[in-house]
Amino acid sequence: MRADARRNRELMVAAAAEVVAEQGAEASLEEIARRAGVGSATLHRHFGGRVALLEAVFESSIAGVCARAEELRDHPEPLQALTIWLHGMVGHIATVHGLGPALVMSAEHGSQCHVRIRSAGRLLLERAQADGSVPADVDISDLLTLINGVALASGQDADRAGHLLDLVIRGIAPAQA
Amino acid sequence: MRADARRNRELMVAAAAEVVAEQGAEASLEEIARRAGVGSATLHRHFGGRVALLEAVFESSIAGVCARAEELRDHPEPLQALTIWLHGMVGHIATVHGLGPALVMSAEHGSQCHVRIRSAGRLLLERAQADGSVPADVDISDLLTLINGVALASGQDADRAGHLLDLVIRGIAPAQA
DNA sequence: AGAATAAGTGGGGTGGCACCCCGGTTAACT
DNA sequence: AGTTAACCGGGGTGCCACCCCACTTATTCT
Repeated sequence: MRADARRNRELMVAAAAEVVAEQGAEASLEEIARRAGVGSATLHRHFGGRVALLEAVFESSIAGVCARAEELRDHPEPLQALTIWLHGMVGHIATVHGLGPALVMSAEHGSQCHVRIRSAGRLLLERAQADGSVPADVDISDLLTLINGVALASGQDADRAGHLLDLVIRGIAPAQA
Repeated sequence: MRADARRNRELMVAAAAEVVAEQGAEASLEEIARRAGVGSATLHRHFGGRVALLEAVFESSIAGVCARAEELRDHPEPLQALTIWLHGMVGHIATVHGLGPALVMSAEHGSQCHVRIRSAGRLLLERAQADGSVPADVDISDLLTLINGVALASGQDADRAGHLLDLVIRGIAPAQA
């Protein structure tokens, strides 16, 4: 990959992050190209479609989430560690609001960044399961899909998302199995 | 309202339901108008924008859901009644797939149909709470937003949506309060 | 260093979309 | 039957995603 191409790619991802944060995931790709200072053709050549671009944006913002999972590995309370991490995830998704819908789709295509999040989260989930706090039949994919849904349905309201997540963790009808 | 206007309105809602079921909520409004056999201007005059049209579609498909809530009023097991109804809701949302995102927005605008669903569901929820099956701090709005999120995140996969709903009802970490 | 080459670029074109204007049409009422 | 006001849809505008192709530029080889 040529140096200028890489530089342009980074400009575009940065511009996309900026515009998406302002206008949501439906923002005009031309506007993004304009703000990155490149032609729209360049953007379309680098990223086949909108989804690929959004994935790149998301990917560039994931490092922190994965690092946080790493830190929480050694938390004395596995369930609490998982809970904290899930809250962080929901908050993160709400922060990059609007990316959500596109990412549900990309999850089905097994995108790279989802694999990374999944393995980061699996660690915490399995610790909580070994501990007996979480039933063994809970799957990391289900969990991630669920928090995605929570973040999605809450729009940009991070507090509401956090509250709904608490509900999900505790359960609507916790007394029953 | 003139007879022809009403007739056209019904044609458009029917066409919209059809096209949305096929292509999702992002379907072309012109395609909908085309299939309804009216000009696109007519569609735009009747429904200011896409959301209003989708609301009309959703509204026309709600009667069944509300009726079901009415039936379940007298179910001997309040929690089971609520659970059955929620599953029905998720299935219904999955059926009219793609309407979801638009309806999250319209919920914020307090649309008519949401009010109706809310009051239908509140009945079942309150019965389950009086029974002690569901904690008192669970809110009907939270519940509906949550199942909306579940349906949203599951895409068109109704089985997956049902599974995730079970998880939500039971809770990720049911042992803890 | 300079030439050859392959990768990268963006102006401009195409087709489709949401949304609107306005002259013709038609239902409803007298 | 005649009047009126509501309704209709062809066609226009401006924006968008996406693509083609002649031009530019980094890289490589001698």
